[in-house]
Amino acid sequence: MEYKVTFQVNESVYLRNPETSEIGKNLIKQSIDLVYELGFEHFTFKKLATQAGTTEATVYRYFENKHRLLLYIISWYWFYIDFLLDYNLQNITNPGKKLEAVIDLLTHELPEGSGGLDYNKKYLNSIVIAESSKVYLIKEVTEINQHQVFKPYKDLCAKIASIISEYNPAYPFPKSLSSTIIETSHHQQYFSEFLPRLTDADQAGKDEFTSRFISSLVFKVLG
Amino acid sequence: MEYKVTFQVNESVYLRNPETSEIGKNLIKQSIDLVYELGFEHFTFKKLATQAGTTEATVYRYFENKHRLLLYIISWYWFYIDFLLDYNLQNITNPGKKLEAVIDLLTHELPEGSGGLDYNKKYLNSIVIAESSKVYLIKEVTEINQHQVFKPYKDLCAKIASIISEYNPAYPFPKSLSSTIIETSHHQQYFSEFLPRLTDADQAGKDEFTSRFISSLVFKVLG
DNA sequence: TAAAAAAGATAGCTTTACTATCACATGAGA
DNA sequence: TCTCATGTGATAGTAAAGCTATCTTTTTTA
Repeated sequence: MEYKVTFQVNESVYLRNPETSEIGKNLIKQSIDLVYELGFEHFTFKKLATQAGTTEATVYRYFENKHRLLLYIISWYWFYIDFLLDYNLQNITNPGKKLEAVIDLLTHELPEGSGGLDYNKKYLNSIVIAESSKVYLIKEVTEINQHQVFKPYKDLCAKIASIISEYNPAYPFPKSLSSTIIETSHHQQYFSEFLPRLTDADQAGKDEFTSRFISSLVFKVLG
Repeated sequence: MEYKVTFQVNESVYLRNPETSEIGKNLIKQSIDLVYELGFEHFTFKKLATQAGTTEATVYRYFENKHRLLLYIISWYWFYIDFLLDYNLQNITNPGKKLEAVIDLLTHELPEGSGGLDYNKKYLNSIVIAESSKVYLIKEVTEINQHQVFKPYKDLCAKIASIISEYNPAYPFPKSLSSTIIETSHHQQYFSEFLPRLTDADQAGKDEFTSRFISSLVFKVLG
């Protein structure tokens, strides 16, 4: 598949929209590489500036701080998943098949080379698994939530919830099940890689483990 | 209930065992207050030293850095939950009732005034919900995992997994379901408080929501 | 009561997380 | 062509965070 899409991340996430310049797009690209390599805690704007061949001052003209930059990356990912979900569900009418497609999307790496920008999908996936909860597990959550910065995540959650309700209209917790599926897909992927004792994954079938576990869970819960 | 227990947190988490001195115990107590108040990102050893009426140098003699201190607090909590679980399950033989007791423990605040040390249970609960994943979502996870620092969490997870298997010996993912229950109880409590759109909680029944959701989920999954 | 261990006091160092300023390049509009 | 807004580079500087080191004093305990 080949297509060109751009996602409009909420304005209050950035100071200058990185998608409007080559330097900006490169900053995001290099950020993904660097956060993947160093982990978010060891990632700094100085290192990013060096990696991207620009200056710290320029980076600060795009983002207030590294948390906002992470929020940008994660929002972009959520938009992208939302888009891919629409794309993948196009020709599916059976709600059960739709749920399978959802789980498949959440538990597998993104296809490389797709999407409007050529960010490294493998790295992006790892970042989302290991770092995404850090965008909302902060003291400022209520304040920044008022600026709608979590809208992409909420929209995706609502979309999956509506599929859940389509499959079983009587199920009373579609949104909580939806957010649980998303979060659990991250946790179980992370655990099976780094803390396997917290899972039932065997190292051989590790890649397919999370989707099998979540599939089993979802369809038992929904009957 | 009234009892006195001490938990031996893994030695490689601290430099000097804080439970062996008044200053050490006070450091933990003040840390819990301060991390609750500021959030982990804004918490520093300098602020802790001031709050505890001691010096930064002394704090560094107990813990290598603030991450280790958080790990200490979270480990202590996991030990404590493990202990409470044994205590609460003493007179229960029915596996279904045991599972209910597990869910109840994970989704409600700890009883105040119990436990060996009088840490603020309300604050401790909030910290675990908002900060506990930060102890393992780090680049150094594999390295520190080799020093068994996550053993309390793994032990608790294994204990709950064994109850799951007792309830339904045929269920193929007891450990993953166990870690999912633990993590989901944190997420859903956090979401229902700060990002309620990601849940089906109404503000009135917020407190009981998480336990109802997880109960429903677990018993449907296990049949 | 002497030695050992813990804590206090203080200093200092490097890095992080910014803010500020000025000069230079570029491109769009008058 | 001028010019003026916008973006970037280069550089400097500041406050706080995240340590390490040293020396003295107090407290334990052997």
